[in-house]
Amino acid sequence: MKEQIGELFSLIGDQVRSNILWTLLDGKAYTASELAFNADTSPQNISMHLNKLLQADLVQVERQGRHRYYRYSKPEVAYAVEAVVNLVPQKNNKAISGSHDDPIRHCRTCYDHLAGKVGVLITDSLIKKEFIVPVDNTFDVTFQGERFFLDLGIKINELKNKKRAFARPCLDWSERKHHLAGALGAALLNRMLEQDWIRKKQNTRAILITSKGQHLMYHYFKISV
Amino acid sequence: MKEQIGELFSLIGDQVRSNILWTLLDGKAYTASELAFNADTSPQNISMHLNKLLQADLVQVERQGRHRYYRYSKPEVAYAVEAVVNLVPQKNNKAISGSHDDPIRHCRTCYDHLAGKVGVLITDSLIKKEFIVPVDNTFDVTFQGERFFLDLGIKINELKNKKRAFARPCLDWSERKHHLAGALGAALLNRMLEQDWIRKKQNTRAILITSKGQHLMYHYFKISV
DNA sequence: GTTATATTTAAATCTGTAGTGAAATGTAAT
DNA sequence: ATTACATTTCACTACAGATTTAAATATAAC
Repeated sequence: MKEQIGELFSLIGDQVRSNILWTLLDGKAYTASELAFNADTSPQNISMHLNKLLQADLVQVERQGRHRYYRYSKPEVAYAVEAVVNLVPQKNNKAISGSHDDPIRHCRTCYDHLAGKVGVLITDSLIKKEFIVPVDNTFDVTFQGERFFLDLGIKINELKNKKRAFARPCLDWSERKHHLAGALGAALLNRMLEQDWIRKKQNTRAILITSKGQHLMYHYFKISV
Repeated sequence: MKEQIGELFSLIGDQVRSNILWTLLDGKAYTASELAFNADTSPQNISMHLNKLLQADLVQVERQGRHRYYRYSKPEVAYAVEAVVNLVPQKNNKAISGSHDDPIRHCRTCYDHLAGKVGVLITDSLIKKEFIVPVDNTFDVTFQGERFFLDLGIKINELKNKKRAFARPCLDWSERKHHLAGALGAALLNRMLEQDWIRKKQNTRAILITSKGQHLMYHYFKISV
């Protein structure tokens, strides 16, 4: 008994593995690469860690082609992770406790694209202006959309040549609505970073919006953030 | 944030520290030596680990003379520990889930003496027969008691010469009643082990009662276990 | 005052396991 | 078929951090 508890605790007590568990807390299934990206480590390493979590039945996999989607194996894991996260020293707790205007819920990265309230607002705006239209489980870019994105410095043709999904909706756990993912979502995030609309904060998925970014977001998307 | 979570997870993710946390789950305060005994490691090592837990505010100390009593600093720690313990693989779960007849609640060691239902029954029996009588926060052994223990092979005089507390009550977390601790409690446990009344199970505080032990416990204490 | 017990501190050592590099496997796109 | 991407497997290395050795401090017992 004592021994098994020790094993379990050391299992979750690793920087990378705790990062995986913390990332999965949003309930979504992530691929190994995404988890590697988030934890800022190599795919081999993530693979090793995921294996350990699999063997302990803390996570489960679902194979889809060459992707493997990982998620919690059971809700108890989420409860445990939350209970432990709840122990982090006082003053930083608000980022977790769930107030609706904390940075991580307002604007963050989701793998390689924008998420959170801002991510959802931008996506809504693009749909409303008919720059993108939902088709099946993807987005198509309209003719006006193509011009709009070109104006932002994003060439749609080039993106479509990439192997990865061009534009797809991604469910936002804090907003419970979809935001723009795929190559287009990634390109948009990159462009915003390049042009200093937004800046990445150290050690968090939260994103800071510059005043330049605020102005331009209003100009392009008619949103106030 | 991510960084702090990683730190916290690795803090609890150590064999010895998880053992400490698991031991403290009964809500009692333990001394450093007791925790070292439980975790089967050296006092220096326990001291180091306790320091780390202290700094992270997972436990708190209370000094009493040359003893230092450690306990959880807040109930949230217990919740987290329980939530994690709840994740240990299936078939062994019943030892934790709390059914009232599981081995760990029935008969176990508490540091160096007997606890659990059996520990409490034996103590009750000794009091009822007036072999021991509660005085302040200790037990006195009566004249008949002295003869009784001698019959069992325990020499009261020798025990009284030891530096440690001779006989004291210890609150049982599973039974919510006191059981016999101190030098006398330890001597009783030892004697029972020597004479094969009981056997220690590997990797658990649970204790197995032999059929010889069952007969003798009825003979000496009039209890059926 | 001396000895035993409880605990901590500091420095030295050892070790489990995370991480890396190289290569294999298995899908998907063209 | 060939190239690209996603992921795993294996063997090797490195190092953080656990443990040990040794000594200090502090309280209690005699």
